[in-house]
Amino acid sequence: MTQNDFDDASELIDSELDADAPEAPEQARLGRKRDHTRDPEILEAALDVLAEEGYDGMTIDMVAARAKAGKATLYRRWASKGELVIDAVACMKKGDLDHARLPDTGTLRGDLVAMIKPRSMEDAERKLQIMGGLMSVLSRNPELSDAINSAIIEPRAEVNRILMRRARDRGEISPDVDIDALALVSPSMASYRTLVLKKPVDREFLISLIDGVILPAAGIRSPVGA
Amino acid sequence: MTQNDFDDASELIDSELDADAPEAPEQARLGRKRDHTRDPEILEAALDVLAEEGYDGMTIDMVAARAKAGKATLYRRWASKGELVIDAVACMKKGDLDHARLPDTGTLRGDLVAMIKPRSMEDAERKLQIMGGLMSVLSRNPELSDAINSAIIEPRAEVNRILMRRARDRGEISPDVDIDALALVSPSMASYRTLVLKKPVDREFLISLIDGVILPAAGIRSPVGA
DNA sequence: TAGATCCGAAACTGCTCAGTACCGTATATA
DNA sequence: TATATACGGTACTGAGCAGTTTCGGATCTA
Repeated sequence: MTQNDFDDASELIDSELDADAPEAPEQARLGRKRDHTRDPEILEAALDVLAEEGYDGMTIDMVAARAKAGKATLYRRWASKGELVIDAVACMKKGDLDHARLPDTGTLRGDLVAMIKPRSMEDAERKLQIMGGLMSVLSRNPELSDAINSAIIEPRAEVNRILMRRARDRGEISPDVDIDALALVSPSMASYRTLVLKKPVDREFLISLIDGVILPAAGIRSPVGA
Repeated sequence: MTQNDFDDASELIDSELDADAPEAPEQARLGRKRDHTRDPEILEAALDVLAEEGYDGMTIDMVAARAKAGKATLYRRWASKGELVIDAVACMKKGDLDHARLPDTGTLRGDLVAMIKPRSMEDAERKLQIMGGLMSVLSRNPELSDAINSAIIEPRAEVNRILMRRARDRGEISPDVDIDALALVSPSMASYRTLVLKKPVDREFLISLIDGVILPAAGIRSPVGA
């Protein structure tokens, strides 16, 4: 970023003198229709580039090329690079883990270990790379900051909070345990390991984190036995 | 960053056909001498800008202006923006905590708490901001990555390792404790809190981290009593 | 069929910024 | 004193990139 690609957030309310991007509510529009099935493809392309190059390294041409789309197509749908990125980040929120069908093994350790799945780990790694690429912009863009927060940060912590609340409710851990703080241990350490130490967040690391830090901090002693 | 400001690392060996920046070993050079007392001032200015703007937001003009120096003066001393930044990061290493005079209160908790000083906390916050500003570049620049590692990351972890080894040697914590992993808990969580959550790493947070996570994970139960 | 809008592709515009060149001045050696 | 270099300041150069425009072709409504 050189100046501020997020400036033009002042949306024209509805007058829409634009030839392009009219979005009149339900009026039958003239001419060829915009192919909205391409939106997610473009956003995914943006996320790929973002993860690889970071915000400042990402160019609209890269995104267009990867999505096999024209640059004009992108600008017909998003007013600026900044808005494209915000949308791309926000669209990660969908397809998140369902809170309804989280593991429920009866023990906190069982639940935490059950969360370790190859699929969700790849997913998490990519999200962290994206966050890393947006880090320097984050400080000066509250809207993007919010998007990152609700798409990446909060969901991660919330899952841990749910599992720990359950453990508290069934008496497995003490009511004195600071669940909000403890739920941030694994997101923090996984982020640090990925972005700073540049080491893999693999099953071994996560297990030793659970048994060596989280469970002891929750007041559960033995690593394996119930 | 647009392309790669770090390319020109191929230093001319010693022939130095340059008019500027000759640095002939000990030969009495002609003309006005370079004022090397300005080096640290310029590097400090670079770190300030880096912390505020990040790598891509930082311009050479900003650094020169803040250091009240000419742009040519900077380019006489560093071949590129990339090399300036690497030097600036590396110069943070100096003035680090002395391993010789770390707190030694007799308990791990006492030592960890004694590390919480307003001065070192401001210092740490600035270093984290700098790291955040360099995050997206870090992935594609091993040299800078190494500089960050030895100037910011390692020193932080090393202090914790020393204090924990002492605690182990005096029998306060079990030899089974994974000190290398545990020493990364506070750096990880402080980084996450500062850069991602954007909350202050204050005394209260650090105390609850020590009593709620680190000491329990080290197998020490009571928060206060020995 | 006619007109409007979409599409991908590519040329074009305008700005920012890394890096260079040059100025007048200050300070060093010989 | 003459020469060489450093200094702060400023103008310049060239590249990269956000955003716009244009084009030929496809697809929609009327």
